[in-house]
Amino acid sequence: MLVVDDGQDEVFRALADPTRRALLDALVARDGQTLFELCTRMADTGVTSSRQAISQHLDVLAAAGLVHVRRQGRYRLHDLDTTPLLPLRRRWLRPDERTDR
Amino acid sequence: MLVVDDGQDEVFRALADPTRRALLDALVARDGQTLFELCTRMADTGVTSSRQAISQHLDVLAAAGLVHVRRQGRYRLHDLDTTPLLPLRRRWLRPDERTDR
DNA sequence: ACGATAGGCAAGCGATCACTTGCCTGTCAA
DNA sequence: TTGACAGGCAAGTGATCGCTTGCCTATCGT
Repeated sequence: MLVVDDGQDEVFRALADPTRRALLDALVARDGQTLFELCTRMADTGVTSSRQAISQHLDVLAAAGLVHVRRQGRYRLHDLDTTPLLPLRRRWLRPDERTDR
Repeated sequence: MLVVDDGQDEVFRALADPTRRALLDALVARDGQTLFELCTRMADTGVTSSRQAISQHLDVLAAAGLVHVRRQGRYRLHDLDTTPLLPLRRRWLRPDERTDR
């Protein structure tokens, strides 16, 4: 039962899984990667997940607004969007720690 | 089965729960709050959780290094520590977004 | 046209999570 | 010293999570 929602629940829960974090890492390098591309990249970095598993992870990331999905022919291209992370960067910092912009 | 761990798994999983995030919010205001103090503060902000539930949440936060617990008489005092969040603030930002320190 | 490629849908399963419940321990004030 | 206060421990439960499985759809090259 979710009594209070700070409006960022989907973002935080999306970040809670190491495979999803690895997917974000992979997407920092380049936008527009396909599902298969990300699958092989995950396999290269030691993440052994099936295509369906990775697809579901990307769905969660997309629902959180961290990844945008666009279709191009039979390809599903993924773009990273870090704007949902920005408010997260200042939260829980005390005034004296907010020395950046 | 956790194949890859980026070394921050406990931190991210600790942040995945809205009650735990609310506890961090409460601790930003002041260090050294007791369990009961945090319980009433949670109740005031609309989080309806039992003492045991909140205690368990604080344990998770402590395991992640986000909260430090010290004993004083029959009180259990909690201090916030945001240093585990610092590496998190730069991850997934593209080079052109890293304009702060 | 047809096989291969890229991806989608949904049911099911085991593991984990958040929480409750019941009882116990330690500390303080009177 | 004794009762109230602050917290601890651990088993149990229902819900959610991550993932698999099996099958289906759509798009491309030849």
